[in-house]
Amino acid sequence: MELLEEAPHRFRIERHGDMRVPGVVFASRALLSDAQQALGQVVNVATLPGIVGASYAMPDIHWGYGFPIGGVAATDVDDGGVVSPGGVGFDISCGVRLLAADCDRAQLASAMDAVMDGLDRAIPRGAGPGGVWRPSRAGELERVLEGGARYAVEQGHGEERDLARCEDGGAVRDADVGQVGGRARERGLGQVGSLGSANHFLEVQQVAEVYDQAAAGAFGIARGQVTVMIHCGSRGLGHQICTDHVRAMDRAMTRYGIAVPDRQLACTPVASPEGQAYLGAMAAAANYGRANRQLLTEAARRVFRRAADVRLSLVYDVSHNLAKLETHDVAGRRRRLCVHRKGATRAFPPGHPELPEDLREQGQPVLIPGTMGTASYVLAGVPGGGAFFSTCHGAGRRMSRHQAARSITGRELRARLERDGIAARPLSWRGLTEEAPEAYKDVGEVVAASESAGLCRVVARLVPLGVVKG
DNA sequence: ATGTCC
Repeated sequence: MELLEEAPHRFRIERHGDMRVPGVVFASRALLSDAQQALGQVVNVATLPGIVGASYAMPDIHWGYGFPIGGVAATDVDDGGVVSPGGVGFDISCGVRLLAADCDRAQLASAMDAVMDGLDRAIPRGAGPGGVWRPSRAGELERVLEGGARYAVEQGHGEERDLARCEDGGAVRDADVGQVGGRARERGLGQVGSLGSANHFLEVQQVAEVYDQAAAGAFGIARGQVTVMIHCGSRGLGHQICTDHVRAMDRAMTRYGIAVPDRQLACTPVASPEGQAYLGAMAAAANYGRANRQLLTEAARRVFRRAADVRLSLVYDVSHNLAKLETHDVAGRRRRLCVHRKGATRAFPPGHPELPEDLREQGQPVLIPGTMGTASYVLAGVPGGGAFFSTCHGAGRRMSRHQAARSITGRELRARLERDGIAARPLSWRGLTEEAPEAYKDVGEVVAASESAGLCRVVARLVPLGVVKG
């Protein structure tokens, strides 16, 4: 793949073959050293009907289902633009929530063991069923799918202020529960308020460094402060919705005269019945993911209050796997776009009307979950925002799960974490080793490349004190 | 990511 470096940390893949737009990859040569297959996917995405601007990739690009993870693609809704489930991914609405504690590390020290043991008991995790909240009354799951974090708060699981700090106020309006199949509902019913497995986690952290005082102040975090980060998604429900709608679109595609270079790019026009069905189901999964993070927040709050008399307030909650209908300027014209972000985080700039007033001056908080035992980051949106106001979402894997599990035993890894002052509460040893820090790229490099490329600015670095995993 | 293959 020929990459033209047109600006610092910005490479261009010129149009060729069936590409409708060029590819634009924000990265360094080092970050792309192992990304040949993923770059091929950037080219494939560039062939989708209605795509505008470019097929974009963030610095943490790696190979995914159809679209690369770290991919951003916007299609013109009024010009035959398509929506593709592969452009969102299987874990619909996977995202991150950051909570700020009213204490610093020293103040928490004596209660840390009790906090970690409490979280160990209170946070359902791992593959399969189990959640803090089992919808019982008829129609309650449907209310979760329609109301997201807002419904959870209405039921007493959180405070009104939480919603102001959630993307979309905690719920998207266009959920269509009728498009969520029976199997998806069945899987979702038993997993409301659960972390899941693999790279999902709940971490107790401290703010190690603040790079932008004004933004950190507006976000409500300061150096030394304890934070809690929750990284999870829509569990089996989102997975099943993706599976169901990929199949439906794969069957319908030819009726719209659409041919794609890879079946995993199955798509239909946004305006088609299949496109609308997927977007309605996807929105329901988005709400499920937000309710999930809201309920886990309440579980963590109970533990911190009882074990340490500490309060947790919400900094922000944002997804990195979602397609959204947004209006953007394209070549001087306002256009309605379907923006797919898969392993890419929305990053609205300062002044954006959709941001709550107290965040508007600094731009949207962007939350980057790091690798276990290393660091996570808080970023902020910037003017310009190269790829429809999007930036990176995390480190990206360097080693396969199998390779990682072979490189170190669970007990060795836990001992190493504890030597570094990080308490670990894994559900399984295997799950822990698959997430060994050496299995991931350096999240600091990803974040630095994103900032240099003009996608965001770095606000703060967070380091782990304790990790709860599936 | 995922009841890690209907």
